[in-house]
Amino acid sequence: MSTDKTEGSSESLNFLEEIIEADLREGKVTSVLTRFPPEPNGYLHIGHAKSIALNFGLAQKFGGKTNLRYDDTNPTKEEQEYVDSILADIRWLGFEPAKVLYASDYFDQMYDWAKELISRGLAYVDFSTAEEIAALKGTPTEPGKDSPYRNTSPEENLALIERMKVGEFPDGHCVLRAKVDMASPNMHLRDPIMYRIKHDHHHRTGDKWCIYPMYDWAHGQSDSIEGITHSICTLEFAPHRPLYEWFIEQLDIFPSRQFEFARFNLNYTIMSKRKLLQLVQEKHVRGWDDPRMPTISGLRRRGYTPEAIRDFARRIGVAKRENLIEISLLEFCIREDLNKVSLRRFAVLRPLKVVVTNYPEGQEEWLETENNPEAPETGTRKVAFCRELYIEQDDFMENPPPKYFRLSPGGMVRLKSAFIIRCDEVIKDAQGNLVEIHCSYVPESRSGQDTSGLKVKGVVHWLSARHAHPAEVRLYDRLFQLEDPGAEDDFKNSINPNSLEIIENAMVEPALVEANDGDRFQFTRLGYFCADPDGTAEKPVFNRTVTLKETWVKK
RNA sequence: UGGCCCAUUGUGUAAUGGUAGCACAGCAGAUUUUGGUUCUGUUAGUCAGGGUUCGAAUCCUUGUGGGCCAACCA
Repeated sequence: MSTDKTEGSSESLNFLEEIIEADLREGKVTSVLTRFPPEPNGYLHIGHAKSIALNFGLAQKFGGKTNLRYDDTNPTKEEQEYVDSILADIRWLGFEPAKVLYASDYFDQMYDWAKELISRGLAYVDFSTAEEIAALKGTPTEPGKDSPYRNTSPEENLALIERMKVGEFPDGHCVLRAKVDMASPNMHLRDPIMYRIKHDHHHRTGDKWCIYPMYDWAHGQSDSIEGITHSICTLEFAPHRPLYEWFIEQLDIFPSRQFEFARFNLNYTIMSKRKLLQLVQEKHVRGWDDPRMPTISGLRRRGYTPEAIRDFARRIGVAKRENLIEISLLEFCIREDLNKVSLRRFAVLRPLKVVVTNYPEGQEEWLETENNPEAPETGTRKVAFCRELYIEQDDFMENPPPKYFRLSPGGMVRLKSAFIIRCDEVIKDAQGNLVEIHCSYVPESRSGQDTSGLKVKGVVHWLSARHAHPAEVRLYDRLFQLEDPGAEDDFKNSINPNSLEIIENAMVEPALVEANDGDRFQFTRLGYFCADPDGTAEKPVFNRTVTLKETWVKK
C-alpha cells in the first residue's frame, strides 16, 4: 500500500554501523564491546575525540559497552601524567568507560601464549642485530630471507625466552619473533617481532619485566582477552590486520575483529602527537593546554564545550577516504552551541572614551538588557549609564567607507539597550591621535520607550567608564599559516607568529569580575569568551573562543 | 617498480542497479536594538576510457590520481 519513504526511514548508517548491525542481525555477535586504546605518551587531541565518540557512540547505539585500555607496552615513552589526563579528558567529553584497563594487565597471559607459540615452533628468539633483521626483511618488492636463528628448536627457544625474561641479556641483545612468512608481500608478516628487551621501569608493573610486547603482540591479544567484538582503528593499521588475525587463529582465542576508518585532518593545524609534543617542548605554545592547541585540554581552555566537540565528531562522519576537514566546521559547532547557552556581557577590547556632553555630571542610571535573547528565561541585568563611556575603537571611524553604519563625525548610533548618540566633536592630541569623542545623547530614545522617531542602523556595545573593570583578553588566531602544515618538510616553518594577541587594557562590565575559571560568555558583538585560570579578582583574563560570524568586511 | 586501501559540488558525507540528497563554506534577499541569531532562495559534484544492463555514482575491466606498508614505535 503506502510506501511513505520518509516515515520510519532511519537515517543512513556509516559503514561501521552497517557492519555491527549486520553482525548482530546474523548472530555473529550477541552484544557489542568496543575499546578506546590510547598510548599514554601524550595528551589527547581532537582526533582522539573522534575516535572516542566513535567507539563509545557505536557501543551506545547498539546497547553495548566500551572499555578504556591504555596501550602501555613501551615504558620508555609513557608517563602517569598522561594516564591521568586521558581519563579526565574522556570524562569531560561526556563518556564513562565500562572498565579502565591496561595492556600491562595482560603481560603474564601474553608471556604464556608466547611460550605456547614457541613450543609449537611458531616463534623463535633471534640474536640478529636490528640492522641485520632489517636487511633480511627485504623490501616491498623483494622477498625477505630467513634469519639464521629461524630454525632453532622449540626446546632451545623456550630456554632462551626464559633467559630473556629474567634479564640475562642487555637491551637489544635479542628479540622474540613470530615465524610467519618471510616472503609475504605484506611486510608485517615477515616474522614480526613480538618481544624486545628494555630494562626500563614501567609505570604499573615496575621492574617485574624487562621484555615488553610489541604492538602487534599486545593489541589483538588484549582485545581478545577482554572480548572486544569490534576493534576500531585507523587506516594505517589495515596492513596489520592479517597479523592480528594470524595470532588469534594460532592461539584459538576469542575472535576479536579489526576494522579501520580514516582519521581526519583539520586544516591549519597538526594532529601528530610527536609534533604537538615538539610545540610544547620548544615552547612555541605555553603547554599542552594552550588554547591554540588542538588538544582536548587546549580546546577546553579555549572555551569549547563537550557538546560542540561531540557534534563536530558526528558531523565529520566516518569513512575510509583521506580527508582534510575545514576548521570552519568546528567553529560552526561551537558557535551553534554557545549561541544558545552563553550569557551576553558587555566588554570593550580597545576602549575609546565618549563624553556625553548633555548628560549631567555625576548622574547615573541603570538600564535593563537581556542576558541571552535566545533564552529569555535567563532574564535581564542592569548596566550603568553615565556621562563618560567607552565604546570600541572599531565602532568609530573618522572617514567611514560607504556601507559603514557605526559612528562617525556628525553621525548617530544606538548604544545597545540605552540611547542614541550623535558624534559632535572629535578630540585629538598635539600629534593628531584620537583622544576621545564628544557626543550628545537623545533623552527620548531610551531603549524600549523610544519616542524620538529617529531611525539608526548601527547598534554598538558600550560601558560606563566609571563602572567598567579592567581585564586582560587573549585573542587567538590559527597556529599555522598553511592549510596542511603537516605535509611540509618542517611544519614549524609555517607557524603563525601572530597566533596570540594579548590585550592588556580591555574593559569589562562589573559582573564579569566574578566569573569562575571556565565560565563562558558572549561578549556582545565580539564573540565568545571563556574565563582563564590565569585571571585574578583584580584582573580577570578571558580567552576568545571564536568570533561571531562576520559578514561585514571593511574595504 | 610488490601488496593493501581509497576516489561524489570548495570541504565533508549520503544514495547499497531506478529522480545524485544533506551539512559546512560561498552568493543573494527578508527579519533583527548583536553587521550575531532566525528565515528564504541560490551557485556548484559522480576521476577518465571501455564493458554488463531497459537503466550504472553503484557491478566488471583498464588507466589515472591519492594514501599506507620495509621502527627492537603505537
